[in-house]
Amino acid sequence: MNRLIFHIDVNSAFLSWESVRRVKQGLPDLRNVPACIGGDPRKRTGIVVAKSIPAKKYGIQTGEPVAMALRKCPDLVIVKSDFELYIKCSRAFKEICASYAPVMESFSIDEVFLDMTGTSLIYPDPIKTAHEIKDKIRKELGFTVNVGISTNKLLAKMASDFEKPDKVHTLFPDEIPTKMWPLPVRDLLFLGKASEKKLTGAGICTIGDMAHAKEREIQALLGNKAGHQLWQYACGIDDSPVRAQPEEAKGFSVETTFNDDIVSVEQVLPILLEQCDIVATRMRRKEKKCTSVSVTFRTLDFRNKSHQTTLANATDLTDEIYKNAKRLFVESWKGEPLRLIGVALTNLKDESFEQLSLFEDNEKKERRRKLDATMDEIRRKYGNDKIKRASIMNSNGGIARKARAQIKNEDEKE
DNA sequence: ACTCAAATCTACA
DNA sequence: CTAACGTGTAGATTTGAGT
Repeated sequence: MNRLIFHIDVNSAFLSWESVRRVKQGLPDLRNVPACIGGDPRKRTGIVVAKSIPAKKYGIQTGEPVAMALRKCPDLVIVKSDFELYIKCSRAFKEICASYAPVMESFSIDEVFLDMTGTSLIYPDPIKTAHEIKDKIRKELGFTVNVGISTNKLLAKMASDFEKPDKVHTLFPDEIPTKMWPLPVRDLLFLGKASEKKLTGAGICTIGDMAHAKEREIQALLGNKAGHQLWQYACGIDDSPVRAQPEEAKGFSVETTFNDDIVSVEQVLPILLEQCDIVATRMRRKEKKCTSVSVTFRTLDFRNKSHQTTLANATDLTDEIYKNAKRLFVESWKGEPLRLIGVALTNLKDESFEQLSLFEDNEKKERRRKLDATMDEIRRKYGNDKIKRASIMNSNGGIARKARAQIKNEDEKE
């Protein structure tokens, strides 16, 4: 039996949401002028995160440095991002979407899939229903969305990417040859720059070229797994279900680009400690422990280095994570100036599962007491005085604030 | 030759 | 003229050490 899937995508999400706030305050609508959400062009962390349609007409692209965008359009309005606002708008958007569908999957902050299969008695006309959802969002929340309609997630998502803004598109299987196959391979979901280069190098330029090629040829170019998946996508095949429950996180990571190069260990250690504290706190909130710690850094030539270690026992202690992160960093850093440093925790274990097994084993019980003692020691030493620690470390004052905002957001979800 | 872990690469919003 | 370039997460692929 055919499924019926909607994909709903907020048009220029961050910029639209910022515009809604401004319009409410009687300020000009950023959507009608060349504008973007982006960083400070004088700092090196400034890239374009979202852009208005007029900005797009100047050739400004998401991900490019703000300084470059300014050269393309000197009048470009640049607004810094505000995640607290985005979370609120996202929540309101998803609430409306969810009210229409038996099953909704949150795909990102501004995208959802709805599984509308079996709703034909309530919603006999899918296109009309899509317009209804889109118009309700525009009327109640003040921003526009695109809705893509098809029989699977891939096709629905491709459809929502057609002409913007404020549009409903279908991409049913019989429309694939006319609507999807003429598109460049790069437009296919999960097909990025590296794969594009390999395909066009072999003369495969459109999605239709891919679909008409032998699956084996695509696999030879892109690897077995990716080749299989992307060839199926090119043919419009995707059996993945719309999942209401988000997958459990497989890791937690944090990384920070600095305005000034890092050139000494003394500069690194407080940053590393704060980053360990941030990721460990996030992990503890999800009641997880990790058995793998890794540090990453980026040199001025944009080359990344990472170094990781496996722990004998899973941990969620900031101090233990920090000790490992510090060792990993010292082991791998040769002293080259750095622009970015990051910490990641992976190979997560369930905290509750771990605790159960601990109770059954005397030796482990002993160890657990020691862990608790260590934790108390850490609490005594550092307390919950995040602000004090933040001030030690953080010349730009940004890391801790962002982390607190994120934790707050996670709280609101629950 | 196999396997596990580590390191690197790719992709996406 | 070129180069410019954030953050968080996931998964695949490649590399390397040990057996």
